[in-house]
Parts: sequence; C-alpha cells; structure tokens
Amino acid sequence: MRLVIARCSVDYAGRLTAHLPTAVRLLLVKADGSVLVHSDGGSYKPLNWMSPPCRLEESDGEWRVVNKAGEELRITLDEVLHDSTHDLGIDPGLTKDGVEAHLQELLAEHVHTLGNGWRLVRREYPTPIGPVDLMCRDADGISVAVEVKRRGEIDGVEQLTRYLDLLNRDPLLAPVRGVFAAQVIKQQARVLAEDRGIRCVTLDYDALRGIDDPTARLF
Amino acid sequence: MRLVIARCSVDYAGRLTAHLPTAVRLLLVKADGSVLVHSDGGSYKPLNWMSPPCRLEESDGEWRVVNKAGEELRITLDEVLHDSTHDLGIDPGLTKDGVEAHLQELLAEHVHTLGNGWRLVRREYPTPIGPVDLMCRDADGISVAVEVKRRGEIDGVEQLTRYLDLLNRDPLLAPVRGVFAAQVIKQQARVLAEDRGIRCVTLDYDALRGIDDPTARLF
DNA sequence: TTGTTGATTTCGCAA
DNA sequence: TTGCGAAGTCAACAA
Repeated sequence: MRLVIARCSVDYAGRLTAHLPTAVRLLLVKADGSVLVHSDGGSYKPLNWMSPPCRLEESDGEWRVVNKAGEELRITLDEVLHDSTHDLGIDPGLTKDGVEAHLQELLAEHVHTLGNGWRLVRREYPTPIGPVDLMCRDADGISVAVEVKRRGEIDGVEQLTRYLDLLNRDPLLAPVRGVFAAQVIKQQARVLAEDRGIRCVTLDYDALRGIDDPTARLF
Repeated sequence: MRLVIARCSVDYAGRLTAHLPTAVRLLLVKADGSVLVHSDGGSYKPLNWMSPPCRLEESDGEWRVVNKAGEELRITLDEVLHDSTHDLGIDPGLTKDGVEAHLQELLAEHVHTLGNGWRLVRREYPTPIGPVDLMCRDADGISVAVEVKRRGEIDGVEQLTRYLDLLNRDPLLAPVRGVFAAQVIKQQARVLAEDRGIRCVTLDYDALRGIDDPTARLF
C-alpha cells in the first residue's frame, strides 16, 4: 500500500465524467492497483477512485489509472508532500453477525412464533422469479410465504406480492397466504401489505436469539 | 488527516456486530474524527469504519470510536509501523456530469425523440406518492408519464406502475400511458413493463447530448 | 426533521 | 459469468 499526500487535481471519465479542482488530498494506491482519492472529511467514500482490476501509469507529475472498460482516472500532481509504501500482507477478512440472513435463519428455527402448529416447508423456496425466504404451512395445512427483512419497506411488500401472485397460480399450492416479517415495518409498507391481505409481523432479534440461547442475554 | 499503519484487531458493535482478526492495516483518521480501516485490497469501501459525527478516545494500545447512537468501533493496536499527520485544508468538492438528473434534463429538452408532436407538460410532476420524472402529452393530447432511469430495473417499473395507477384515477387526466426510459433496460424489467402496457425506450446519452451540441462528439 | 431516491453504488451468493 | 438482492448501504434533495 502506497500513501501519497499531494496537491493535485483529478479527472474521471467513464460511466460519468467528474472533475476535482486542485487541493491537497490523500492518494491511496492499493496492492491490486486500485486508487482512492480522499479528502479530510466526508464519509468513507472517496472523492474519486478506480476499482480493480486496473493499471496505474505514472509519468512526470501525472498519474493515469485505466481499466479494461476504458474508464480513466487522471491525477495531475502539483506538489508531493508525503510518499510512503507499506507492506500489509493479505487480510484475514471480516465476520458479520446480525444481518438479514441471520434473521431468516433464526425465524426458520422458530416458525412456531408465527403461529401454533406452523411448520417450515423450506428456506429459499424456489420460484421462477426468485426464492421465497420461507415457505411454511400453518396448523390447517395452508401454505404461507414469508418474506423476511431487516427493515420492512414498500419494495419488500411488492416483492412478496409478486411471489404470491405467482404461487397462487399453482393449483397444488393455492391458496397461499403471505407474511411480511421485519424488525421494523414502515407505516407505508404496513398499510400496503394489509390492504393486500398480507399479515405483518415485527421480529425481535434479541428475543429470537434469546430463544436460541437463553444465556445469551446475560452477557 | 492522520495515517497509521499498524498490526491491529478491530471490533464493531452497532447496527450489527463485526470482528476483524489481527493483521496489518491502514487506519485513517480524518479531521472530523471519522475513522476508516483499510486493507491492501478490495474496493473503496473500508473493512470497518465509523462515520462522523463521532469521537475518538485513544488510550494505551487501544482506540475507542463512539458516536451519538452508541455504536462503537474498538481497535486494539499490537504494533504501530507508521504514524503521520497531515494538514489538507478543506476540499473544493466534486462536479459530476452524466448522472440520472442529467439524463432527465436532456430528455426533457428533447421529448420529441419519444414521438412526433409530443410536448413536455412538466418535469417532476407532483403526485401524492412522489414526483413523476416527466409528464408529457403526445400528438393526440393523451397524457404520458415518463420514468427516466440510468439503468432500467424491475423496481423502476413498479414505481411507474404505482404512478400510473394513481394518475388514472384522475378523470381530468385519464387515460395516462407510461413510458419507461433508460440507457439500459434489463430483460426482466422489459417483460414486466410490456406486460403492463408500458412502452420501453432505450436512451442514447451521447446522441441526446449530440442533439444538444453537435460539436460535442468531435472532441 | 423526515422521507424518498439515486449511486462510477459495492458485496455476496447462487445458478 | 451473470443476475439478483442486501447493505452498518451513503448522500442529496424535497417536504
């Protein structure tokens, strides 16, 4: 990894065109050739960048970073204030916990929290337009398609509606009811879902995890 | 801006929990207190980070970065290999060209490319569920709602469908037809749109810009 | 402040 | 490889 602090101007021409007037910035060159241009504020997103795979051509006072698609990042260096290179090695990577896949997994293990006598048919139940998160049967044997979201918004209701439309065309399965399950459900999404006869269920991640491991809450 | 290269492990607890085992990484501390943890590969996205506003508490071999919501990034430093601070000043910022707003603007100036005799009623035509990108009338005076996207995907078709459902309830406006315009339209989105009687139009950004300025292609 | 939408989205998984 | 859905999405803009 190479770190350069320099007064520079930057132009990008690719999926769009963008220009950065001259200022002092951090130029970060990673081992894979990708380049990030950061200012001293804003978010984690660089002002400008080139994603790998790409190639850096360095000539006198000018860097050209190009990729296979013909996109180009051109950096004009007016003054280099710092330039150092460091060997980092490969990174062992990140482990995450608490995302939607985890919610789906927990709910799959505890479908009975949706109703007495409910059972799981399968997770990621395949349809021609994509997999339904959970397919269940309730105590009466009626099929129920469950869409699991971390945050329930209108797109999720549309998604579940498309699944239900399609699943209800199958005479072996119909009637199929719908459950929209999320940690938080926006009012707009709730109104749309209930207008379409879809039941909304708010999920409590800690409670689901608590069922899984009653000691978890003690830490 | 402070640049630290260090062997470290990182834990984040907030909207989710995440853990990074010990490795050599770049720690970037911006003037606003935000912290980015970068490895020597991947994209512009850090492995872990804390967005401003936040506070960095530095104690012996450990950094704690916390924000108002109680999210916490904890970095344990095993070995510091580089530590330098640089004054960058404020950044004049980025100018962009060629994004969706630009497409909409160009198409608004050239609605006749959608059909002879078409005219623009207004851009960002307001409805109770959000603005329609372009509202037009065709040569016969029929209202047409146009949704402009850079890339046409299924969500855009759903969005336009909601607008059309609503607009067609207005007897002064109905019937309202729909046009889904994008630089690239995915097959799934095209099928759904045409199934709903929505016309799909592929936009050529360069051609639209060319109409605007015939000399632009010469450079 | 809240909500909605776009993004050079990036990222991960599965077919 | 391609396609699709999630993201600690972030960020800009309008109500």
